[in-house]
Amino acid sequence: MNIGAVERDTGLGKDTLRVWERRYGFPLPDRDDKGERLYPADQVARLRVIRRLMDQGYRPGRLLAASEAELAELSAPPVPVNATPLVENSLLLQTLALIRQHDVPGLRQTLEQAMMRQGLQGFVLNTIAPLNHAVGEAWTRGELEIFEEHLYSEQMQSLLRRAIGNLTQATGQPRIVLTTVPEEQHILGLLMAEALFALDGASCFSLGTQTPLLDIRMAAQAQTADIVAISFSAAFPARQMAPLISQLRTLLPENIELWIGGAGANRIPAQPGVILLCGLQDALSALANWRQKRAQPADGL
Amino acid sequence: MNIGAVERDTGLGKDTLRVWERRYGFPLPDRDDKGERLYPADQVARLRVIRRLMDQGYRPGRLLAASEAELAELSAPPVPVNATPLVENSLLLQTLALIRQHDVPGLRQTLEQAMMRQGLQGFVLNTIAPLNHAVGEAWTRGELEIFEEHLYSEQMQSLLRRAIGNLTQATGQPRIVLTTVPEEQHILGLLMAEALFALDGASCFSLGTQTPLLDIRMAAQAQTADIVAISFSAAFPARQMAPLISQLRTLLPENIELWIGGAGANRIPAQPGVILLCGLQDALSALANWRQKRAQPADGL
DNA sequence: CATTATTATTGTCTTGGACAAATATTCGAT
DNA sequence: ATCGAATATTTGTCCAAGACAATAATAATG
Repeated sequence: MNIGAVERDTGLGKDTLRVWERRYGFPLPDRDDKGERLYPADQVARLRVIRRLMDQGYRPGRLLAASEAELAELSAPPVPVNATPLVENSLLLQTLALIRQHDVPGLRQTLEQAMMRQGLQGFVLNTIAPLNHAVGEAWTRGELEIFEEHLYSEQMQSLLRRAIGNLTQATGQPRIVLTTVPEEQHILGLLMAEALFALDGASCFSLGTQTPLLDIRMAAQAQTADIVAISFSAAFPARQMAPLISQLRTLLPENIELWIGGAGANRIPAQPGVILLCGLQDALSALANWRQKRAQPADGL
Repeated sequence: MNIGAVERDTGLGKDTLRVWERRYGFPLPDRDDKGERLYPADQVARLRVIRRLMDQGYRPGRLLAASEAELAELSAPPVPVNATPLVENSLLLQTLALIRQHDVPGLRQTLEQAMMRQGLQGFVLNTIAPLNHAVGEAWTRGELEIFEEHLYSEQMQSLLRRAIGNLTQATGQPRIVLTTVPEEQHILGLLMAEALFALDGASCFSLGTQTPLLDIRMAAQAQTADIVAISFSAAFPARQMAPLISQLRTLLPENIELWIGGAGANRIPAQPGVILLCGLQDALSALANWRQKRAQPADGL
């Protein structure tokens, strides 16, 4: 596996891989006859573990110096016995079990029934959010593979899109353009927000994921949007978020609000002219807020 | 705009941008006080034009030496008057017009009606494929912005996912795992294939886009798949495809077939053990073929 | 104990060179 | 003149070692 393939597989940049080798002595790939790096499978596997733990908050220096055993220990920390808050939620456990068994039809049916029972809004607020969190957690603990996360994500995406499609297409206020920035490919947060906003009568225009910043501006202007809503997943690199957001804020006209949501939103420092939605409840109240402000324009700001 | 942002926005690698600067003198970015490259907006815009034309088949040496006027000429080649094959297809023109007007509800309704009229299979084979091609063409000519392509793609994706979801979940043979490789984010080709396969009674397990190769293998084994189907869009860098495919072929067990489809599939040299689907008709006949082969195992191979 | 200053960590950018795969072109033979 | 093989050019990716600034962790201070 050459360095480009490892970058694709682990999400770690080429520069990062080379500088780790220089500084920490790991990974230490073989070389082919032209002197280029060839990473053995076990080193790639270890890099994926390290990547997971970094997303959990561990620092590289610690992880790269750690022994095989230490990594395994960090991956599966001994769960404190007193904390068993999840047992009560049988749907959650059931879903995780279905994912692990790769039972796609069962997964689909279970989720569908849950949505029917709770209604779309309740499903989004009370089921999908904790479910996403649980799946992410399981992944960071190494209990789920990436492809299992993909299976889950695909089913949930299908379900949400079908539900959104079945809604009467709203034509009300406000008009919201939804998307993610380049390199952010997670769409579930976006779809959840779209479902909530659409249920509440707002006009939603989703661009899907990874729209260049210049195109976000063009789209907002073309749709005469009141709001641009951007979603960041928990996995998005924290150091890139702040500059990206302020650049986007500069690009957008002042009268268009910029809402930032998703699991990554709580790691962002507050910025003027940017509304952070830390949680889906915030999204609903922000929408109510916006309407109130429009109803009573004397309120100021 | 620094070099990382340009890489995101244009899809051109950092190394490529630097080597172009050295060899061709373009792009020639400003430098900040630490000596790092800062690309002005007009150079980024020109790079996006160049990227478009490269996807059309022009070579970098030509494009980077070209003047502003030449680029404009290549972008909008004088259409030969005799060739007007598209006029007959009013749905196509109507759809393009709706995209340009950013009329999302109209777009959605038009596509939905077309699908109802033709049925899912006819819609996929006779409408979506030429529509995708037309949208891609319009984009390469600079007539559509990226965000307009996103709008179209989102609507089509919703429509297809709803249609697939409404099918009775098939449990027949063969069992097919569908996905794309990392860095390939276009999903429409995958959904079209899934629709056709599912209509024909195959069991489909879609992983969505960008699954690491190791996870593709794990998924195929977990689902006891007969076939792994990978989609490449026209925009995928040609030089990466062949090594990626042969690496995947090595990873997969021999009894699992590897099918490669999508608009980019016709630029791939034939490889043993890999079945290239150049067009959606090929997909259907490959499926028929597979079944025939299983029915008459004496056929050999 | 809270807050500020210092030190360590870490990702990304820099240069200029090298090489091989892909593509174009030339040459020779039928 | 046309096809195929041999040669030349183009082009993306990789390498090395160094530098810097932003972040996080630690020490020093009120």
